Amino acid sequence: MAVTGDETDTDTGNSSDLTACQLRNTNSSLPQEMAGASAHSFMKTKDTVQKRELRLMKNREAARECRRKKKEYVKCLENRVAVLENQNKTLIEELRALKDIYRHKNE
DNA sequence: ATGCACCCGCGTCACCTGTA
DNA sequence: TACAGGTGACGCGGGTGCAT
Repeated sequence: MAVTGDETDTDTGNSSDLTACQLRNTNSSLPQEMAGASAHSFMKTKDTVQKRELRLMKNREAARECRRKKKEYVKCLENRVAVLENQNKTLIEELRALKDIYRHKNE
């Protein structure tokens, strides 16, 4: 919530344009940056951009892993459904056979 | 060949939850 | 309480099958 707000304030909306592209630009225009703004604020910006990129990279991988796990989970469920359907079929046949036996006994 | 609907995987954002 | 990781939701681009 507030936590993510802190991240997302810098991540989304206004600063969503601060991507690798901008990092590249700042790198190429280092001398002007130094002259214009303080070295401290420049480093801060650079650090912010790097942090964002790191977070995006981690989240990218997390999403990939999450999807992989989800697919695996769904496959597991489908297998289980198949097994249970087979069991059900077997039990229905067994029940039918037992009913037959019972009927013949009483005839 | 082309337009279209559908599916799939991806990247990103926003949010939630567990942990130090 | 700040932070990291997991995940649902969304939009996008590419692939595929199908009708025209």
